[in-house]
Amino acid sequence: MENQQIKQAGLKVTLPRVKILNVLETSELRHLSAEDVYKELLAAGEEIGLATIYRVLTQFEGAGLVCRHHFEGGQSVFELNRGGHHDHLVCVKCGKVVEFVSEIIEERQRAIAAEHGFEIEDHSLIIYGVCKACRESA
Amino acid sequence: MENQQIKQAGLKVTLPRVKILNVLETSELRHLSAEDVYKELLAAGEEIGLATIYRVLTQFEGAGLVCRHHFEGGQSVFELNRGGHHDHLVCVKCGKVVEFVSEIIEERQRAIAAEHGFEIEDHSLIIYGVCKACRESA
DNA sequence: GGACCCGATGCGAAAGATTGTCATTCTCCT
DNA sequence: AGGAGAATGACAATCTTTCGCATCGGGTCC
Repeated sequence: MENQQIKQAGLKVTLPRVKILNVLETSELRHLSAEDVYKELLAAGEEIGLATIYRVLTQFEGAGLVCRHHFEGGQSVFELNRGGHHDHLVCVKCGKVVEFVSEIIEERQRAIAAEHGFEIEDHSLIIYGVCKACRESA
Repeated sequence: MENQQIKQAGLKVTLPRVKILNVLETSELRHLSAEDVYKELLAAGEEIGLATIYRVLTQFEGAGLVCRHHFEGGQSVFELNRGGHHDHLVCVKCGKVVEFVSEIIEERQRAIAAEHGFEIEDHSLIIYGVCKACRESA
């Protein structure tokens, strides 16, 4: 139940928060912008303010419930944090997103950060390309 | 001479373009936002419009003269393309940027893209952390 | 169960980054 | 030097995200 996750995150269980978390859990897309969430809720007949979406998503991010990514295109997208960290492969034609994990890359990143005296807080690896379907339909 | 690079990029050699390229080549910072370029030019007593900076940087990007990066913080930063591709380590405290290259990571990325049927166009790897100096001064 | 407190929400305004419009200016070719 | 057409600059417009503030709602204490 969403309520538990919100409570465990140290946040009050309010209607907007539950609705937003619900959208993140049930939407077709795994990566949604604030606007996307807003539109899904309006389409479902829910009353909500866009500013609230931004506030709540930012809180969820702080609480570790969601991850924020900066894909190209100027706006942030949010993704439910299902535990495992992963990176992204984004199709520049159709927007399709594929998630992947490479322990070799993770390991190299740690080594590189250490070499330069950095303590890693986070990292972002996005590969932009054209997916098979888009290449074939071209 | 800047003029040659601009001409070879297929762009007309105009005063604003030369000035902007000059800033990119001589600035202390290797990674500048449009605003940074604007401020450096104003400080140097040059007349230029911010819109022109955006237009020119976008053209330079298209021509391969500069690379655009989306670091955290909402605004794009531009970097002179000195040939070699590289990735970035960014200090979240002081903003320091360290560049690095890892053939192992590059290779793994190509393999992963291929596995998923993607043809790579570009990629972005940014590691966020705290640099040694910032950790020690904390 | 009801009153209360404080944080949460919604609205509109505001901020910051970027792009578009359009008259004027500048480059490059002849 | 002259002219066609692209480039520029000033300003308005757009887009995303945040802020301010009056109101509302959730959780707690009685």
